[in-house]
This record gives sequence, structure tokens and C-alpha cells, in this order.
Amino acid sequence: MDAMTDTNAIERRSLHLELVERIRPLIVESQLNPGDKVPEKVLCERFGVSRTPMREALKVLAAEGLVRLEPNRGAWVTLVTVEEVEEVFPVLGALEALSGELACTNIADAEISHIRRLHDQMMDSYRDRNLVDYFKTNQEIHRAILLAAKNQSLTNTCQALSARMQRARYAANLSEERWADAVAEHEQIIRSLEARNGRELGQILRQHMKNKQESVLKWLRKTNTDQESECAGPGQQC
Amino acid sequence: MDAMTDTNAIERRSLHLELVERIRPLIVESQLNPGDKVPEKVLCERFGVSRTPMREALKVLAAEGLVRLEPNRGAWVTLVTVEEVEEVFPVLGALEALSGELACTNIADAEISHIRRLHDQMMDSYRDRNLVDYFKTNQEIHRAILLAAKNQSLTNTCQALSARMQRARYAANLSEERWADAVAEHEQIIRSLEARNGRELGQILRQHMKNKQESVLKWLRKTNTDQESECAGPGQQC
DNA sequence: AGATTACATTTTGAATTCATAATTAAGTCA
DNA sequence: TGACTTAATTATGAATTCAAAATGTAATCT
Repeated sequence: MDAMTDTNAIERRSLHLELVERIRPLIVESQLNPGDKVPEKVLCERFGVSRTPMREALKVLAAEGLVRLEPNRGAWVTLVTVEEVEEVFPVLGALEALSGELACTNIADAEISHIRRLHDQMMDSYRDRNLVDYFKTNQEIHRAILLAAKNQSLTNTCQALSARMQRARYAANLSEERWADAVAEHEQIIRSLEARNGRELGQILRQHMKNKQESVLKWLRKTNTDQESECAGPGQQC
Repeated sequence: MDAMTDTNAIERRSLHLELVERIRPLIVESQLNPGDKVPEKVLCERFGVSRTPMREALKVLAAEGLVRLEPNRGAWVTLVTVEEVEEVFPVLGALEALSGELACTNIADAEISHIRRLHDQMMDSYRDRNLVDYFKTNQEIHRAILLAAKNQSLTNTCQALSARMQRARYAANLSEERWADAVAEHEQIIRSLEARNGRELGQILRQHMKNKQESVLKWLRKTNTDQESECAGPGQQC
């Protein structure tokens, strides 16, 4: 009776949700830069919608922490601040640790082999010093572990926080030394996962996140210093 | 130069945020019951606003998981399901553990004495078997530890998830046995906190949350069985 | 020139309006 | 009576409108 148990419900979507899901990547992938004003009118024209659903979408994105609403002045893409990084990464660390623990309990063998393939692929990218591919596969691995935990609330919470941290090209910062360390950590990750040692995987993932935090902070401090003179305008979050 | 460094900015609020913060407690404190339709028109009249800011508020509450929007059919207060409890509590456990660890590092002595007073007060309520006061003080203690962690992102994330779990009177379910166990756990909590043993406090808080999950699940299963015949309407999340 | 005011323009917040979808009520027929 | 249509009512989604606030520009004065 698969035909009955399958979800056949016709997917009906509201305009504002559609907008949220289209604008979010614009922010995460830095089409809209941190600190920029969100051009409400321009986006309305671009997506061919009126201001009502657009403003609803901006309110949701504000709740997610991706934009900041100033009453009577509009919406701005939030900046990634040092303080925010120092707050969010420990939370992400605790959540990734949990995802590792849960994954080891709930993951299927096929999923493990899939992650193993991603891991090997990432190692190829490392050998070629192909930073773009490395980062892409890296993200896929972490996401696969998260999904293997089979906990929707965990997935949602992690993704919301990750989105706030991810908007920027941290890749540019990865030093040769940090890169080598990260690779070593990933060797441990795949080993623990294949051994289904949840406790261990959790601890490694948390340490991995701590190291990433340092890497991001280094990049952030450098970027801020570089642009010190630029963003002196009033009303900005400098 | 305190006058300059202080934040004197006049707090300006938007209507939709005001509504979010007024409707949220209606849901968390079960003025609006899980499964109920959110009466958009009634709420608009009650708060004296038009539908636009009300609908913006509902979209934010939907993003928080407190209401569910069905396209063309309106908003419904989300139900607390067994599946959701089994997902959210482990996440809350990991986050409370983190809050314990961070609190032990960042808490001021004055805050510890404050929590000690709350703890003693809660023990009085326990001796009197005053469940209402016990629960109130209990929540204050957990909140105080969370705030002592001095991590806004952690606070926000925890509160959002707690809100989803808290809407209902779980208190009614607390068995004499579980109550005694919970009290014993709280003795450990205050002891670890005063010793500033973060690792230990984290572990206890996580176990405490695991036990609370079981308690809530017991209540939930009982409630669901009791009301089995009632909520058979279509479109409900039964 | 540089600061200050007055005015025009633009942007924003929120109410209103309008088309469409969903629900309810009434009517029809087996 | 009870299932099925069809029409009336209501609720919803989104565009439009309008007042208020913010911003930009020109004129004025020291």
C-alpha cells in the first residue's frame, strides 16, 4: 500500500516563503554583502512581486538573524562580527558534537560509504590544493553527518546558525598549516564514523569547530583591519 | 565618559514585533491551544491593528515553529508531538550542557549566590509540595544559568526551542518519584556550579534534560490517549 | 566656505482594497 | 434520509493606496 502511505500532497507555497528561500542564498553567498542596505524596491522588481510579500520575507530573514530591520529606515544585511563568531561557534560546536553522536547511532551503512567517498574525494582536492572543490566537499560531508543524525530540529537549528557564519569567503584565509590540521581532523572524523564511535566523533567535531572558529576569527580580524577606513559611515554596525 | 558610552538610543519598535512578543506568550502559556486555529481577525481587533502587521507577526512565529501556516487556509498553533519532543529535547540537552560549561567560566560570584537563593527557595517549595512555585523557581534557575553563560546566541536558540516545548502544563504530570529525582539532580547542579566544575555541570544538566524528556513524553502519551477521540478533524496534525 | 533652514523627493509602515481560494449553506435528486 | 451540486459567504494572499518619517537638495545666512 505504498500509494497510500506516500505523501502525494501537492506542494503549495506562499510567495513570502519563496522569497525567503531565494534571498537567503543571496545573503549567504554574498551577492548581498554584509553591511549593505537591502534594496527592497529593487528586489521587488527583480522577483516581480509587490512590497507586501517582500516585507514579510524580510521579517522572517530578520528573525533568522540574516538581516537587521531598523524602524522607518529599512533592512540591512547583518555584519559578521567578532563577538558574534565567538558566540555562535561554540553553539555550533555543541550541536555538531550532538550530530556526530546521533549519526553513529542512526546512520545506515550506505550513508557511511557515501561519506567515505566524499572524504576520499576531498582528499584528492587537498592533494591538488584545489580550495574551491575542497570547501564544497567539506561542506557536503558535514551536512551528510548532520542529516545522518536524523533529527530535523537539529538540522534546522544548525543550518540557521551556519548560514549566519557562512556568508563570506573564509576559504581565502585557510593557511597551509591550518589546512593540514583540518585534513588530519577529517581523517579522525571518518575513522570514528566508520567505527560508529559516537562519543569520539562528537569530541572531534567539537574540536574541529573550535579550530574553524580561530581560522574564521583570523580572517575576520584581517578583513576588518583592511577595511578599517572604509566603513566609517553612521548607522553602520562597525 | 559614561554618558557617551551608554546606549541612549530611543527604543523604536515596529508593530509586527510588538505583536510577536504579545502573541508568543499567548501560545506558550496555552491561551491559544495547540491545534487551534489562530483567529487572525479576532487578534487584529483585540490589538487594534490591521491585518498587514498581524500577518507579518504570524510569519515570524511560523519561522519560530510556534504556528504552522497552511497556504490559503490560515495559521494553526502547532501541536507538541512525540516526534518533536524526541527531537528537540536532545538538542536542548546539548545546549544546556554548553550553558553549564560556559556559566562556570563566566559567572560572577554574586550570580552564584543568587542562584543558590533560588535553589533554597525551590527546596522550600518542594518540602511544601507546592508544584506551581516549584516550577516557577525551577525555570528561573535554568534561565539564570543560561544567562550566566553570557552567550546571546545560545540564549536565543535555547529559548526558541524551549518555547516550543513549554506550551502546556507538564507540571501536572510530575510523579512523586520523578519529582524526588529531579530535586536530587538540582542538588548536584548547585553543587557543581558552586564548585565551578563546568564539565560536571554540563553532564548533569544534559542528564536532567533527558529525564525531563521522559517525563514530558509520559504526560504527552497520556494526554494523547485521553483525547484520542476528540481531535479527529481533517487538516489537524493528529 | 561652511553651517542652517526650508522645501521637494523618496522610502517606509501600515491600512485598505480586490481577486481568488476555501468554507459554509442551500438546494437538488436518488 | 443522505449524497452530490451549486450558490452565497467568508477568509486569505497579495497589490495598491496613503500618511508619516527619513533623506536629499536648494536656498539662505553668517
